[in-house]
Amino acid sequence: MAQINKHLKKEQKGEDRGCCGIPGIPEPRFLKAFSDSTRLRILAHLVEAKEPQMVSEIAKNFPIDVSVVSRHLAILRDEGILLAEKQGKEVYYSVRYEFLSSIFRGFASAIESCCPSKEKSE
Amino acid sequence: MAQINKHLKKEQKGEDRGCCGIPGIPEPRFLKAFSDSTRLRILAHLVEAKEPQMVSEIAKNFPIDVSVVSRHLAILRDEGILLAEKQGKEVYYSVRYEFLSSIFRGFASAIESCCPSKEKSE
DNA sequence: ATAATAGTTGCATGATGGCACAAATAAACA
DNA sequence: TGTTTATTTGTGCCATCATGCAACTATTAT
Repeated sequence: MAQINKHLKKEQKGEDRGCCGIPGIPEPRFLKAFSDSTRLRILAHLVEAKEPQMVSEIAKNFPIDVSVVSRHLAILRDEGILLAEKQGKEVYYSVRYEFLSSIFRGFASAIESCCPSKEKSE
Repeated sequence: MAQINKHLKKEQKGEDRGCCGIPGIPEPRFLKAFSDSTRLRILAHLVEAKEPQMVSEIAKNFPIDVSVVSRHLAILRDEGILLAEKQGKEVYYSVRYEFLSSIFRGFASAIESCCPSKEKSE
């Protein structure tokens, strides 16, 4: 059960999480983790799986090398999106559901709270 | 008041908005729009401004060329994050608050709804 | 100890992206 | 008309990044 989430950054500890002066807006590096289609699909796969999966098992679902999947998982882990737990040879990755949903809900609120009144979209 | 939001993609029309099979998870290209720090700061600036601003006015707040700001604004506009309205020579950009908050709230819900039970984070 | 398996990391490569500068477009005005 | 101002777009440069392959580490089994 050894957690190997390297250096838990301030985001993970829920300290500031604010760039640009507006609290609630995540940092670009965090959002960048979602910007790649492969990475997003890996995340979606883990969300659907509903249970921790090891790297090689995850990699089976993607037409790319295991090393690439490993790197993507590391990026998601470093941003606190995934939790990594080592069990023997295997490393099991799982989604940090509550962390993720709270971040994005906070993002939505931060934007909405600044809404002047009604959006005059088309 | 001519809106120049090029080709309104499916996202803007609230049709599917789903990649990876899970509805509620935005497309990578949409999330990529938030991955750059300059772009995120431009967005934050507009959120704080609470009213439409023209390109040259926005650019005053950033140590980069106006052309670069224009390109960033175009990216945000193409993803439905900003609304662009041309008035004479000027183009006024504003935040689509409701659209944005609904997308991220939906993202949060999509993740949360897949949460098995309780996250076993540290 | 040796071998086998799981995962990570070093390295090279091709693609993408942010940036500055210059040119092009568009609108208001002399 | 030509000129000025606001914005967009073409181009090139440099940095970052996703990928594959190979080497390396770590753990388990023989």
